[in-house]
Amino acid sequence: MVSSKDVAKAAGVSQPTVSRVLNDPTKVNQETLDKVEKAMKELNYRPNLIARSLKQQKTKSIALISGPLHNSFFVDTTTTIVNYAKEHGYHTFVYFEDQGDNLSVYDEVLKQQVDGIILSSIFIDDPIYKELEAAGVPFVMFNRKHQDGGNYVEIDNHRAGELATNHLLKLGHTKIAWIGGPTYTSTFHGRLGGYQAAMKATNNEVVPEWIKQVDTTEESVIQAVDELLLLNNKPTAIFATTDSMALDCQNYLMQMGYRIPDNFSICGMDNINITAHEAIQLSTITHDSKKPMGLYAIEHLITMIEAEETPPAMQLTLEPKLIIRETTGPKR
Amino acid sequence: MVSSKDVAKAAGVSQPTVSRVLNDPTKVNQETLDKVEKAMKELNYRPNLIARSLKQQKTKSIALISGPLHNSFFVDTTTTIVNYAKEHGYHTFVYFEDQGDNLSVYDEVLKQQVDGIILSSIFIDDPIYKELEAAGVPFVMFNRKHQDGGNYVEIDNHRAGELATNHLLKLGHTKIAWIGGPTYTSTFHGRLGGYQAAMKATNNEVVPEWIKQVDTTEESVIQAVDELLLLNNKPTAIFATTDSMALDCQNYLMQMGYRIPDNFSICGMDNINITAHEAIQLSTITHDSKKPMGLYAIEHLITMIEAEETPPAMQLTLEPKLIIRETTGPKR
DNA sequence: CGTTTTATTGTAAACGGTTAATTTCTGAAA
DNA sequence: TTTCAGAAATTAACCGTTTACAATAAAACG
Repeated sequence: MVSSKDVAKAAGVSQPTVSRVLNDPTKVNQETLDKVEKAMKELNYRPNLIARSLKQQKTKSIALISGPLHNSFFVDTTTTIVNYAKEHGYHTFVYFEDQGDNLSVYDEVLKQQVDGIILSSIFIDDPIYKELEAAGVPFVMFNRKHQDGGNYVEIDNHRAGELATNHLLKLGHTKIAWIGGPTYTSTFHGRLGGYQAAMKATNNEVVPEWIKQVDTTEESVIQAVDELLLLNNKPTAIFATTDSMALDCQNYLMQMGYRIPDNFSICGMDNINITAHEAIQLSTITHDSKKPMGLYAIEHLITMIEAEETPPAMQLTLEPKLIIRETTGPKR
Repeated sequence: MVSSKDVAKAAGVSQPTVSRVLNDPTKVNQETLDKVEKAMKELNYRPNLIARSLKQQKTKSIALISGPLHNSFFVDTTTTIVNYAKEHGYHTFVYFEDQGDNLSVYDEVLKQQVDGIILSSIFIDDPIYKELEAAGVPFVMFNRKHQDGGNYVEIDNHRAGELATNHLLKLGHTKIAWIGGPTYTSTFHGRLGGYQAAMKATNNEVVPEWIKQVDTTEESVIQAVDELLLLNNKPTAIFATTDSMALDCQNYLMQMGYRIPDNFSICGMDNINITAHEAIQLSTITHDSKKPMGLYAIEHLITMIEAEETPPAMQLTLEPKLIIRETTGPKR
C-alpha cells in the first residue's frame, strides 16, 4: 500500500507536508502543493483512515444495532440511518440483534472505537445501558427505550395499544387476542398495557389465553394462532403488535381457509410498506410525524457526536395514529 | 480511554506484557498473567482495535455494497452476509447503492482499509472493477457480474428470462411486456436477452413498446405500466424482472381495477418472502440451490481473505427455477 | 540596514497496539 | 564452580497518520 511517506519521497518533501496538503492546503506553498498532488495522483495514493483514526481518536464510524430485517420496520430505519450517516461522512457498521449473545456485540463495537451507537434492541432494564454510559460513547435508542431514559425516539406504545384495541371494540369485537414479543421490551410492554387498559375501560374481560407472547418469528406466530384456534372462547379479532407478525397471522389464517376480516379481524402496527398493497390492505398503526423514526435517531446521534458540549437529551414519544384498511371489519 | 499502558502500570509490568496476555497467554508466567488479567478487569480495559488494525495491516472488517433494501432480495442477502461475517469475527460496513455517485463509495471503502468487499451493484463494463483489482483487495460480486469475470455468484439470467417468458407463452400469451432495470447491468441484460430469445424462438413479435426500461423505483414502474395501458396492442402479460417491481405492478393494476391474472398475468423474479403470502401468490423465478446467494458470496470472500495464496476464482451461475403461483393464468 | 514578522517546511513526538531483538534470571549439566 | 539453555520479561522499533514545535528564509518595518 502506498503511504504518505512514499508520496513525500516522490514529491521531494517531508511526510508531514503531505499530511498538510490533505488537511489544510492553504498552509502550503502553491508550488509544493502542485508537486505533492501530482505525486499523489501518480502513485494513486489513498490516505489510511485507520492511522488517521488512531491519531485523531475518532473513527467517523457508527454502529447500528438493529432488529432483524425480516421485520420490514427495520428495513426503513436501516436505510435511513445508513444513508444519512454516509451523507454526513460516517460509515456504518451494522449488526442484527441476536437472541442471547448481545453483550458481545456491544463489546466488539466499543473495541472498534465507533463514534456513536444507534440501537433498537434494548430491554427495559438492560444492564448494557450503564455499560454504554460508562464507556462514554454517545448512543441513541429508537423504537425501544430503557427505564433510565437517555436519548430515544419511540412511539407511544400504550396509546397505540389502546387505539388498536378500541378500534376493534368499536367494530363489535370483545374477544380480542393480543400477539406480541417479550414484554421486557418497552414496545411490547406498552402495547400490551394499552390493550389491557382499553379492555378494562370498556368492562371487557381479558382472558389470559388470548394473550400470546411469542419470539416474533413466523413459526412462533403460527403456533400462537394455532393455540388460539383451539380455544373454546375463540377470539374474533387479533391485535398483532407488529405488521410483520400481522402478515404472518393473515397468511396463516388464509391458508387455513379463514377469511379476513369475515372470520377474523387483524390489526397490525408499524405501517410497513407492503401493508398498503392492494392485495394485503392491513389495518395498522403508524405515527403522525413527517420524519421517519430512524431519521430522528441518526440526526440526534450525529448532533451528539459533533457538539462541543452534550446537547439536551432527546426523549421523543411520537403520537400514534390508526390506519383503517380492510383486514378489520365488524364482528359477524 | 484506558489503554494497555494503564493496565501495565496497574499490574506493575511492561506494556508489551499486557499485549502478550491478550495474544498468546501461554507465553506469560501464570503469576503475571493473573496480575494483568486482574488489572484489566478492574480498569475495564478494552483493547483498541484501531491500533491493532494499524499494526497488523488488517482490520477484520468488510464492506457490503448492496442494492436498496426496498427490494427485499437484498434484505435476505444483507442479513446472511452480516451475520455470517460476524460469526467469523468480521465487522460489516454497509452501503446502499447510489444512483450515480458510486465511485466515492469505493474510494471511501478502500481508505477504510477493509479486508474485503462484497458488491451487488456493478455494471457490466464498470471501470471500478480494474480499480478494485489494482487496489489488491479481495472482492466478490453477487447478483450482478462484470465482463472481466472475477469472483461472482449469479443466477443464469438469460435462462431465467426464457423460463418466465416460455411460461407465459405456454399460457397462451403472445403479447408479453418486459419491465426491468438498466441493461448495462448483467442481471437485466440477461433477463431481457432471455425474453427476446424465447419470443423469437416461438416466432412471436417483440414490439419495442412492450419493453420498458425503468430505474426500478415504484414511480418508474407505475409510469411504465401507465404507458403499457395506453398502447393499442396492449400486452396481456408482464414479465416484471424483479419481484419488487412485480409487486408494484400488481398493486397498481389492482388499484386501477384490473384483476390478476384475469386481465393481466404477472411473473416476477427472485422469490422474495412476501411473494408466497396467501394474499399475494406471485409467480416468480428462483434458483435451485440450497444455499442463498449471499452465503456463497460471503463464504468465498472470507476464504479469499484468509487463504495463504489466492484460491481459484468462484464463478457460480445458479440454475433458475420457475415457481408457478396465482398471478399467472391462461390468456382470456 | 538590523530587527521583527510571517510563511513555509522540517523534525520529533504521539496515538495504542504488535513483535523482533535483547536482557535478565533460573536451574540443570559439565 | 562454571557454563549454558530456556523461560520470561523488557526495550526498541514500527504501523501511517497528525500536530506541536523548531528552523529557515523571505518579507516587512522603522
